[in-house]
Formats: sequence, C-alpha cells, structure tokens
Amino acid sequence: MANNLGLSIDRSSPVPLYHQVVQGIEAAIYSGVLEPGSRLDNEIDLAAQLNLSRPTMRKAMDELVRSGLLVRKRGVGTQVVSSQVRRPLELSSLYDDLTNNGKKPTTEVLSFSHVEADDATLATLQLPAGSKVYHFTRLRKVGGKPLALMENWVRDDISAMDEAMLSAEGLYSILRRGGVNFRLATQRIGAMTANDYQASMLDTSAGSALVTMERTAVDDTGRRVETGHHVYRADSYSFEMTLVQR
Amino acid sequence: MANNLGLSIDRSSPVPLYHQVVQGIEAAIYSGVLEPGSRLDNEIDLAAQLNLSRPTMRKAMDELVRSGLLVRKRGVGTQVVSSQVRRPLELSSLYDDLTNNGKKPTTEVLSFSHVEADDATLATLQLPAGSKVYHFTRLRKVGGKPLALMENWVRDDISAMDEAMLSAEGLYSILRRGGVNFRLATQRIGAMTANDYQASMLDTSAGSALVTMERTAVDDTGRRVETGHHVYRADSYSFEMTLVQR
DNA sequence: CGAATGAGATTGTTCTGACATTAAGACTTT
DNA sequence: AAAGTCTTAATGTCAGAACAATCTCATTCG
Repeated sequence: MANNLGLSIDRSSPVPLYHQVVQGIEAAIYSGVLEPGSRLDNEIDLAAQLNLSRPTMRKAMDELVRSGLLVRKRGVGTQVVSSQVRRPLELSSLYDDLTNNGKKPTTEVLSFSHVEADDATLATLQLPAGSKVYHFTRLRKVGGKPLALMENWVRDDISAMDEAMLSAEGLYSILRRGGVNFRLATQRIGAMTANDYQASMLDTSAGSALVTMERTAVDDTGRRVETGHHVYRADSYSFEMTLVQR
Repeated sequence: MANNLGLSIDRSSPVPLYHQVVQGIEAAIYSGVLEPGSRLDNEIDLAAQLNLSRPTMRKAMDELVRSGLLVRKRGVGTQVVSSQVRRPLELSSLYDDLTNNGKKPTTEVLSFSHVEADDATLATLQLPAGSKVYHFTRLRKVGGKPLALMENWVRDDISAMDEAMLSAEGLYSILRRGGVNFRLATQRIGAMTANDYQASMLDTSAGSALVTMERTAVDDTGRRVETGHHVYRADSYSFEMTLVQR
C-alpha cells in the first residue's frame, strides 16, 4: 500500500514524478518502514494509489532495481533486497569516517582561494562560464600522522567558506550545514607514486605508493556540489567494499 | 543514419528490440564505425529508420548512456563518449569486463599448481585443514600490453582446472560452467609500488605505481569459492563507482 | 500421492501520443 | 560588436493501451 509507505507526490514540484517515487521508496527502505525482504504492491496498484501512470511507476522501480534496493521478477513481484549493498566507503567524508571510528582527525589548510573556475572544473561541476569556486588544499592527519592530501573545488553558491571552517570540521559537514543534501557521488580509485611535494606533506618518501581517489558529489537537486582529488598513503589506507551480484 | 551504422532489427528474435539496438550501437562504437565524439541522429529519426517506437529507442539509448558509451543533452543531441570505458564495480572478472567492452584480453599462465592450502588460504576460503586448492598466477594483457598480474587460490571441489583452460578463458567463466553461482564478493583496493618481478611482468619500471585488489568471492550456497590478489598498472587501470547516499 | 494442467498475478516489452524543458543558432536591435 | 529575442532542434517527462512472458498456486487426473 503506497499510502502506508508514506509516499506522496507533489505535481507542482520541479522534481520529476518518477524521481519523487524513487526518493519516497528509498526513504521508506532506509527508515525501516519497508523492511528487507518485504514485498511491495504490484506496479499497477502502486501507480493507481499515487495517480501516476504505469510507465512512470516502472521508471521509478527500474531505478531502484538498478541502485540495488529492489529486486523484481516477472510473475512474482517486487521485493526489497535482503542483503543491502554494503559499502564501507559510503557517501561521506574522510573526516566523518575517521570521527565515527573513534579517531581524532586534524586538518591543516595548506591553501585556500575563491577563484574563477577553469574549464575542466566548469565541466565537472556543470557550471556556466565565469563561475567562481572555492579551491583549497588540505592535509588530513590522524594521531599526528599524515594520512591524506586533498584538493577540492566547491561551487560558491552554497555558503560562504573560509580556512577556519575547513580547519575545524569536515567539508561535508560544512556543506550539509549550508543546506546540501548529498545524493550520490561518482568516484574513481587508482594509484600513483608520490612526488616530492606529496611525499613531504605526507611524511613519506618520494616514489612511495599512494592511493588516489577522484570524486564528484551530487546533491538531491542534481547539482554537482564539489569535486576533489585525494591521495592517501597506501600503507595507511585502502578501500574495502562488498560487491553483490546483480 | 541508422543504416550507415549497420543496425538491423530482427523481430523474430527472442532478444528484445531495445536490446538489439543496444548491441548494434555498441558494436558500431567498438568497431570504429561510430567514432568517439561523433553525433548520432536524433532519437525520432533513428526510431523511424528502424521502424521502432520512440520509447523503445529511448530505452536503448538510456542503457547506452548508463553504460558510459553515449552522452545525451536536451536540445543538443546524442554523442559517442570520448573517454575510455573504465571498469564498473561489479561482481565480474576482469576477463569478462574486457571481453564485454570489445577488447581482446589474452591470458598467460605463469604458474599453476594443485597443492595443499596454507593456513591463510584455509582461513580465507573457510576450508578444513588438509584441503587442496588450485593456486596459479596469470598475466593478463590487452592488445598485447600487460595490464594485470593475478594470483588466485580456488577450492578444488568445483571442477577440475588446468593451465589450458585458464589460458583460454576467464576464471569466472570456468567456475560458472562448473556450477558456481556467484553471489557476492568482498574486496579491498589499495596501492603499491612495483617490485622487480612485477615490473618485469607488467612491462613497467620497478617503483612505478600499481593498483592492488584483493578479493574473495562467495557463491549462492555461501561457499568461499576463490580468493585472489591482483595488481594492475596504475597508468592503465582504475576502479570507477557510483556511491548512493544511504 | 505425484504429475500435469490451467488460471491468476505480475513484470517485461512495445506502441501511440502529447507536452515541457533545454540548448543552440539565426536574426534583430542597440 | 554585443546583447536580446525568437525559432528550431532535440531530449526529458508523462500518459494510456495492449500483448507477451514468467512464476506461483490451485485443481484435476492417473
């Protein structure tokens, strides 16, 4: 029963109808209203309950299937996935993760500027030409030991930002307080060897292995909020994850 | 012009029409008929050329966009993506991914043995003491260029395995034919610098950056089927993923 | 009691149709 | 030459409709 799931549709919203359904069902799953393993009403009934067409409802369902939250089978129905995709690497910041793991991270802001974005940044953040961004580099330490060197570009229309804020807390906390609801991020993990600068910042030797991560985060309105290039000491950092067969 | 792409639709085929379009356009891209950066006809024209409906054509296009081959923009059109396809984070094998992406991987089996598992392997694969496993090292090349050096341990009660099989196809294909239904895998991604052996195998220099991946795969009965240590040239390989907010 | 069959439930596929939104380019005006 | 406006092109969204394929369960038959 859609109504029991607390789904609601706002036809005056700029958010597409199918996407409102996605968000509503996601919220129901994460809040526990829809429990793992539980079955949903069939798509025709769900559509009727929300006064939506079946193709619109199907588009929402397909997206939820693709994101691993639902599983569907012809003749059987739709079910909430029982073993959710667990990613130790969630859409969160390193600062959050370290703090949540009982460690005390510190941040040193190495550089900070509010500048006009270059073409690559404009493209990545989908900004119009001439836009300015916050561009900064930070060194993250844990227990006094350098762990990560991070360079980020953040669109400047969210909230003002300065070095003191960045020293005191994580970037994502700052952005959340500025009203950002992170929705997803694309990210690429690779490797490189440390150059002289990176080596000195991370208290390691030039040529040692670094894990690299490039990420672009998107909020719930579809805005590309920030993009970053991070490098981590390979001896102190790796990404762990569980993959589930689709 | 769809006809110039060599697309054809077989309505007697059990393959859905939208999927035939996907396969046809993928083939055109990988064969070079559709070059990176080139623009496609608009979806209405393409649909008309193939006697398909617009929603069917859109469904095919959407899948090609999601798989990273096409990029579309309202008011502008559809274009073949210019960047190299990187490995999505799915439970599959490198061999499968490369083959599916139109590349021709080759495998050189560097070592192969059927031996009693050491304690670490027993623990990782949850095998009783005294169990034997297949233990082998392979070099994976793409277009003649070394990409990955892979060392795996596979439990030996699934199917017989030998060097010829491993040279001819991917490990996961072999295991699937042996009846394995992969369910999930745990994996850790990191970085290291190449030692002399790895450097010589991968045709790179000692000290260069390598992406590392350790994985243990589980089948649908809960068995730990295989565990592996892979290293990839960092200049040719990265992991790409999309994280969704919980 | 087990196998076979059929009905019902549900998703999957395809189609026709229409309107909305975005982007680019042409044209006009300042 | 630059800015503004308008038109055109193309994708994005939504709706209604119908048929196909798959799966489960109940019923019937041997």
